[in-house]
Amino acid sequence: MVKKQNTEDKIVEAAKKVFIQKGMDGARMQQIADEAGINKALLHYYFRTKNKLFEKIFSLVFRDIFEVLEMAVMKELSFEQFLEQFITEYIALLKRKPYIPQFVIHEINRKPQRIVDQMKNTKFDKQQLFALIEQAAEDKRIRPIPPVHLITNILSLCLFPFVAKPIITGFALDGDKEKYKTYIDERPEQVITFVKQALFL
Amino acid sequence: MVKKQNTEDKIVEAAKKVFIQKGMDGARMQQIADEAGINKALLHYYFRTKNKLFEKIFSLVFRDIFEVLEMAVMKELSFEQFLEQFITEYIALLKRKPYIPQFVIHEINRKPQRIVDQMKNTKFDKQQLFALIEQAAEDKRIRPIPPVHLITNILSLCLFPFVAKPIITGFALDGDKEKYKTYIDERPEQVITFVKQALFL
DNA sequence: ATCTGTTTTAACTATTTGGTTAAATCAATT
DNA sequence: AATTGATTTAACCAAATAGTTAAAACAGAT
Repeated sequence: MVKKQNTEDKIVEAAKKVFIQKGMDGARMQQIADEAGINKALLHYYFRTKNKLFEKIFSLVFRDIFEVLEMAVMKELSFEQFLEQFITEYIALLKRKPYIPQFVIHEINRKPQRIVDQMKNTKFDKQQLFALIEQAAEDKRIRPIPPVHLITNILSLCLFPFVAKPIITGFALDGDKEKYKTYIDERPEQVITFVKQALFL
Repeated sequence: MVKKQNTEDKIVEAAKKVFIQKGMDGARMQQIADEAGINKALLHYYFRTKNKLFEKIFSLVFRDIFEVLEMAVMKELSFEQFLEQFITEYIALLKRKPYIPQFVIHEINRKPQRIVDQMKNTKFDKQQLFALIEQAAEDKRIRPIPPVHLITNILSLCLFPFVAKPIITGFALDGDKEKYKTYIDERPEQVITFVKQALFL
């Protein structure tokens, strides 16, 4: 046996890259093979069909998304702790895997039901989080706010900078990639401050 | 001559729908023809190539995006007025044309440079907006905040609910479409309050 | 040395799809 | 009635692409 694990990994990495950039429809098996440094025949030898390969990538990417989400909520933190920790860790995750949002949005369009189903299968407990927010409001630690709005607020503030990277860089930051890096580094603090100010009495 | 204008419009509407849902690669000329209630031959009779048709849709959608953006900034409003008016009108625009964000994000991935270039060609003056924010901070009317962060914050809060519609509906709102409608109706007020609280001293 | 699973090569098939064409039909205008 | 442009029908072409196949080469394990 030759170093096998390596080839499959190379394929997965290549497929991730191509699928994310081009989407399922735009992706070409040949390009994935090229990107992985192998040929089409071998690609099909590992993953029989384009669809099977895509499913693999999809589930991998999806696992990534909930990695932090689950962690943060399972820890039984106070709302205040949750806020800081979630924002910090979620943006950190997105820095490591900035392709996630684009990929998910792409799929939301293609097969909305699929992505919703996947979400329901996760350990993440939305009720718990809702309760945490409502409790904090009852205790007058934060001003009252519908949980759905607060959660979508936080998520949007974390996600948007990665989805809109080219626009932010090209348009607001004069195409300066260094400035974008700085901007992203500032984000956790900026978002935490923004949300805290918006919430705490 | 038969009612001509009508057919071209039908094609544009159909193409918009299909291109947005499937992206340039996923879209099929046959599906666009079906959706428009005509046949492929006639479709090519109006728009010679898929690419030409896509370009048409792209420029139409793009015009929509900056419609409100330009309007809001050109009016020489105070920062406070700008905030309320922009958020209200931008969310209203997105309610009318909820497909815009998905489409743009799709294109950001496919051809980032193109979308940035288009943005530069618009009348929208980023410096003016930056100055407005910095002035408000200098006057101590709001707490200091880097303009890029504030702008991306506002945009994300407005855009995200439309991009993530299926997830919000399916996951957070028990798949209840009425709840989503309510949620969206509440949005302008919620976002305005959120941002104001976050900013004003 | 032989065996086994990996990888390459290269040609091939089947299907999808964008785009074309030509002839016929239709509907309004003249 | 004749003209003109819009629309349909239906067949077709060419290119791209997913997927297959068979044979050979290769590399490590036994």
